[in-house]
This record gives sequence, structure tokens and C-alpha cells, in this order.
Amino acid sequence: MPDIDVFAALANPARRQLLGLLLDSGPLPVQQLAAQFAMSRPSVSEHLKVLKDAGLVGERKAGRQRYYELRPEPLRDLTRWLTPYERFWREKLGNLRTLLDEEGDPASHD
Amino acid sequence: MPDIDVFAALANPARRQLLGLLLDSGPLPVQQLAAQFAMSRPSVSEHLKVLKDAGLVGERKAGRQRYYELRPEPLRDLTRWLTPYERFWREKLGNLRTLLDEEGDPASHD
DNA sequence: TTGACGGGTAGGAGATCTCCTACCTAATAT
DNA sequence: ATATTAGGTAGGAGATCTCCTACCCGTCAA
Repeated sequence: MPDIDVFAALANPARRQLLGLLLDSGPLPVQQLAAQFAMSRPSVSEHLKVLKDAGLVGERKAGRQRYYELRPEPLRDLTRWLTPYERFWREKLGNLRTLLDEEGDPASHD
Repeated sequence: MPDIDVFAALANPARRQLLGLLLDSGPLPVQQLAAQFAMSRPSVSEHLKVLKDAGLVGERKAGRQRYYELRPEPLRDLTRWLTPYERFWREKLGNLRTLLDEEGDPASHD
């Protein structure tokens, strides 16, 4: 149980995409996940392992498949870490900018 | 101008600590920052470069010193990325937790 | 039972990261 | 002018990351 840093786990775009898939579609077996990537199935397995070590996904066996499911709790650490910076940028940008940006920006996806 | 991923920039603990120092103490020259670390000054410089490429710090010259200052704006991308997961865990954890957290939400930005 | 399928693990190649010491330039100080 | 100080850059060693192909075991189907 290496207990990997959630920041490190999120550093890789493929892993963020895996989380996104699990968020959008619920629990999925490895093959369904791997089908979304150009890379090999074993590589996807390794990314899933990193996510599991970070506590970001759980796995449950069903016959010969393993369903991976999102476990978003560790992301709360990220949110907590972010909080003081969020306060800082609100002060910095001021009310005008805050109002303008609040809903108008296109969210970038990974 | 590699335009580095903010996730990648935050993957390293030393870089997160640098951001924390700048958050707590405001703009600081490299030496003041480097003094907080076991590592060499040039290594700190390299970390600052990564943060600068990610848009997370800015630098301004003052004589022979360079003051680095926090630029938290790119962290908004992180917050945006986090939003759907936050919604997910609120649902998952249930109402009790939601009610407890709700008060921490700064809804009062007239 | 035998085969096919789902998926983890091993080992390794190549890229990238993280740190170092040397060295360089620009700016102040004597 | 010369020495000192702040700090960036070069180049490299060693660790880690990311991907691959092979191979393994467990589960289901014939």
C-alpha cells in the first residue's frame, strides 16, 4: 500500500481521463475503460493501480471482470488545499472580474 | 514557454510548498525561498521556473533580486475540474455531511 | 477438460524528473 | 576597477514514469 499522493496521481492526463469516464459512466470493467485509449490494456491497468493506491478508485470483482468505481473522497484534500488560494484570487481580481468570470468561461476538459 | 500543465506543476511537494510560502508571506526573492528547503538554490530556481511556466508565479526584478509572487489564477482550472467530483461526493456522503459543509461556502459575495 | 477471455504482473526501453556542482551574467559595494 | 552578491543556465547522475510485449492465473463456455 504505497499510499500515493493524490496530486501525483492526478498529474497524468490518462489518469484524469479515467476518473472522468468513471464519473460519467459509473463503474466499468477494465476493457471498457481501455477501449477509450490509444494505449495498451496493461498500461491502463497500471494507471488504475496508481489511482487505487491513491484511494481514488475502488475495484470490485464480478466473475472474471473487475469493475472500477470512482472514490472521490481523496479529492477533498485537494479542495481543502485549494481553499486559501481561492480566497486569495477573489481578493486579487476584485468583484468586477469575479462577476464576469463566474459562469461565462468554457470549462476545459481532459 | 512550454505552457506546463497546472496538474503537473503541483505534483511536486517542493513546488506546493513554494506556493504556500508565497501565499503566506507575499512576494519573496529566491534566497528567502531557498532558505526554507534542504535543497540547493539552483534547484529551487528550477522549481520556480516550472511554476512560472505554469503561470502560477510571476517574477519582478528589483535591483539584483527577483521577487516571485503568487499568481493563483491557473488554480481556477483545478477548481473547475474538481466541481463535478465535488457534486458526486456530496451525493455520496449524504445529507448530514452536506449540511455540515454548507456553512463553509462563501455565498455572500454581493 | 480444453479453450477462450478478462485482467494482473514482470521486465525492460526510453523519456522525463529531480537533484547536484560548475559556471555565467548583472548589479551593488569598496 | 575589483570583489561580492543574487540568481539564472549547463550538463550530468540517478531515480522515477510511462509505455510496451510477454506471460501468468482465474473464470466461463464447449
